[in-house]
Amino acid sequence: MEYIQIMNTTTLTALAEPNRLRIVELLREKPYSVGEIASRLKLRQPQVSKHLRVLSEAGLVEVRPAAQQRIYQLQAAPFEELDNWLNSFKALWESRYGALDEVLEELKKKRRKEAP
Amino acid sequence: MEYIQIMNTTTLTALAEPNRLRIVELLREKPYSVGEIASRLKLRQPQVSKHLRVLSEAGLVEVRPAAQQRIYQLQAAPFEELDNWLNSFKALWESRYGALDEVLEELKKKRRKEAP
DNA sequence: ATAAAATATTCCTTGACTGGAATATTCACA
DNA sequence: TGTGAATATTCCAGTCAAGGAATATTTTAT
Repeated sequence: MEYIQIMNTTTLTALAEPNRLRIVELLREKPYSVGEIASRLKLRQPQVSKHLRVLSEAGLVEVRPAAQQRIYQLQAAPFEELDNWLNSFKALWESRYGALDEVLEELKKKRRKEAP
Repeated sequence: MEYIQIMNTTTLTALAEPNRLRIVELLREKPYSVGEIASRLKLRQPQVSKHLRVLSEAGLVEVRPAAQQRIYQLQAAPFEELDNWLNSFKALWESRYGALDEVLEELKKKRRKEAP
């Protein structure tokens, strides 16, 4: 029985938007409030809130209130998942991954067999 | 001088589409032709070709002709990049990542100072 | 040369997402 | 209670990307 690592697209979709990616990369440094994110990335506050909502629903960040501010912080889980998923591709660059050659060999054999 | 790992969105965008992700996960096993991908994933051939074009332009796959077939194969580079990028998040789950507490401390100090 | 197989491309329509602008909400504090 | 600061939400318009269907292209083999 083989185990196949499967990834869900919500994490990837959340990260695929340029400004959202910038937010994530900023938060990697440390948690920030909405206003700080907006000013540092030169984005308008409403857009930042909207992006943070997407990130939040994807589980990539979490909020904590501090007075009337909201401090957003990265969450480990989705990144861990993504990392695990990537591990199932490690063979691509860590070993030789010569499967293509095998396929080509197979094709040659098949054609020799069908039309000798 | 600090080094900040920055990710580009093209790889993520390419992977964020569900059917494209399925194709990538299939190709992880071994290279396949367009028709094989289509039948295994129960997708129509034109859509598979279109998705493969996106993956190709993102550098995630590469083609090789074999008769009138086209064999698609994963390419390591983008996955390696993504993996490197993820490494800059490892602190999230490998150490304690207590930065939030520091921020909250700072806030308290600031407010004490402003309105004692 | 012609036909068939495999793949790529084009056109069209539709749904989703993003930014902008305005407005609503929440919270602390005078 | 009312005001200001910080954040969230809503509505709108424009854009982009995906699937469907039809067609074009390429390669092989007769």
